[in-house]
Amino acid sequence: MLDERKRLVLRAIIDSYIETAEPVGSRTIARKHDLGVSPATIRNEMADLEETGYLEQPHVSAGRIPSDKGYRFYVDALMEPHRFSQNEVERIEKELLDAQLTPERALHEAARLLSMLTDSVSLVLAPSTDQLVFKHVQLVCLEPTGILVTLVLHPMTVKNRLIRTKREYSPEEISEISKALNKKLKGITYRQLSVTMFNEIIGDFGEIGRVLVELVLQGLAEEKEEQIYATGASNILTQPEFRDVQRAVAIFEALEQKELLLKMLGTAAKSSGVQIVIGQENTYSAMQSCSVVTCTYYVGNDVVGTLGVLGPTRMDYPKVVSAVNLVAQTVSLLLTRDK
Amino acid sequence: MLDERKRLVLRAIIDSYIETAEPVGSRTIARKHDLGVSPATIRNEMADLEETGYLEQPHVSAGRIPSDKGYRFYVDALMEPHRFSQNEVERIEKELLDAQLTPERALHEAARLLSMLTDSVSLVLAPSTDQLVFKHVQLVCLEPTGILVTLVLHPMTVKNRLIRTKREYSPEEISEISKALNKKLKGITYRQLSVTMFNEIIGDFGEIGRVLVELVLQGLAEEKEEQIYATGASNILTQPEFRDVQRAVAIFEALEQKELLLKMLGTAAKSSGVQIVIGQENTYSAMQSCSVVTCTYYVGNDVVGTLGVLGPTRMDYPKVVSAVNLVAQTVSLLLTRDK
DNA sequence: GTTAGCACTCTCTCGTGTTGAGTGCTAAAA
DNA sequence: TTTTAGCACTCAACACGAGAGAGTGCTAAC
Repeated sequence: MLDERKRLVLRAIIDSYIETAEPVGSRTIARKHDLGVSPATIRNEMADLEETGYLEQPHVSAGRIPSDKGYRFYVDALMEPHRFSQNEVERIEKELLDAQLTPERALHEAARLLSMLTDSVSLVLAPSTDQLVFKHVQLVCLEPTGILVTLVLHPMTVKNRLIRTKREYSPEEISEISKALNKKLKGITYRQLSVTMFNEIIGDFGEIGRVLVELVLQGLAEEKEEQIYATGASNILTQPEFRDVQRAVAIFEALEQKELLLKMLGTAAKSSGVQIVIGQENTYSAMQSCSVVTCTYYVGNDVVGTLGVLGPTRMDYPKVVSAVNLVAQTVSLLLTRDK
Repeated sequence: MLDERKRLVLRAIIDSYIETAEPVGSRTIARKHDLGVSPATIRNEMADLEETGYLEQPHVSAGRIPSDKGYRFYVDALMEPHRFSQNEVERIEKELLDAQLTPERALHEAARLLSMLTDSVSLVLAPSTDQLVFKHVQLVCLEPTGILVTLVLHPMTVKNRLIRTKREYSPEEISEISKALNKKLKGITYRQLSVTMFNEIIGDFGEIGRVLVELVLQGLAEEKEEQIYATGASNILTQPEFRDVQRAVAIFEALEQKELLLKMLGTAAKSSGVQIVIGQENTYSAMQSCSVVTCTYYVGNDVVGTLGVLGPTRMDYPKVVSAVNLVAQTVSLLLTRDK
């Protein structure tokens, strides 16, 4: 592995590059960090680091910039975690916990905070439907052919739909169906709904059953798109790496493709804790000039969603990681408390 | 007013500038449009049009570009409406009307379509809460201290909230309260809710009443933000006027300020039909390099919302106006049909 | 192993022409 | 009186070249 001095040099270069976005030369390092050696020595180290793939050189008479491999080593072994001041932590917690927010609003607020803290785009994947547990099903007869269906799911989700039926139903009938449905569905998850169950429902409840099944299936497919969003996109335009508009457009377009974001955060949801995906490590080519830092959040002990940040590979990893972690923890606390 | 030839020249210049985004010279006009006069004559006309404020000259040896006043005259008196092909109209109607979409999804879909048709940012202001009429209020007791409140409002809105009460309520009690509330609220609008009514509710229903009032008030303030959104922001980056990133950032930031958008579309909602706001006519300085084309949409005969497009002042007004109008009509049809 | 010195490379900036599009003006033609 | 051809003039945009400056790699001495 890298010896102590190489690590120091690499870290100094990455710290400096993160700060200035300019290629870093040997003199700068010698001047700013007191390594006790001359620029020439540092040059030798830098040449080695380039040889082994941790650094790159835009052109022969420029300084070095970190490669993806360099950043990877940095986040795994070199960086020192950023400590938010007591003040900042309190402010964040206050903004999220104090206000009387609905869960959806809280997630939006978290996104706003995260994007503000990191000057990057924040991504939030709201609790995914298929892990939700049916808690209560309620049919209310508003008119003879107009029925309001309310699904209460755990955690913290309520879905409604107004449906129109062909034949008329009496309030008593509806109330019966409501009870029977409740018995059938209570306690199972969206994901556990099977074809057999759908058929049973259609068999048992006729027209209403069919509409209901459609509703549920549709809900599964449709609402996925709505449960992910990106906030603070304008931030990336202020980053020097996106001075070239073409690149920015590519990112913006990617951000509007919900399915892509969904997959990206979806995979992150499988492992817990803070995940970092750097540049080319990302499967999606549009994102390969960016890094993504994500963290899962919880209701009680269940992972229900993911939130994170998208920024240039030259992002302030220590700060971003801390911010993502802090916000995820606070959101978990909030959601669990209100459960 | 302007004589016939001046109008022809002005129109030719604006058409050309909309297409190419380049200042238009007298030769170009003479060549492309057969006005039967020489460039020199056109030059004289152009000088007059500049004098009277319809045109501007970026610098002395460049062609002319339209001023805001020029665009205003163009949209009011010169442009010929764009006709979408039968095919296009059918496709749009199909995408919106055929699919089994919830109203919210339909509005999102409309936004996507609009942004695609116009290569601009589309804005959608969803039905504003305070005009909604209470249709049904439903309280369901999920646990002794956990009550699900469902408000069904006309048109096409359902709101839910899970509330926790300090003391326990029996299902019968809840059912009573539910009935009494329904009697009280049915048929009135959010806007008609008065302080007296709030006090009555708190008096009649104690703790639940208070929570309910909080809920309604909070709902009014909170959900405003959620009922407006912008789609297709990446489109503006492809416009040559935003080659300069600074300008683009200003627009992006404005687009993230929901309140600003809300006010902007809110004023447009007061008049019916297609509204056009050009450049400096806009009250909000961040938007003064843009034009906004909006149209109200309906449920039955009631204006319930506004949708539109934001783009550079050099937008293709004939096409944008037609697109906004078409989509607004189709959305109205859709919402009215499903009412 | 470290470092000073030096030749070398390459980007960036600045000034200088040069080109070309487009104008306004004048005087002649219609 | 209106239109037009002709012409001088202006100015952005582009290309070119010189020079500065930052930074490197190599070599030889410490």
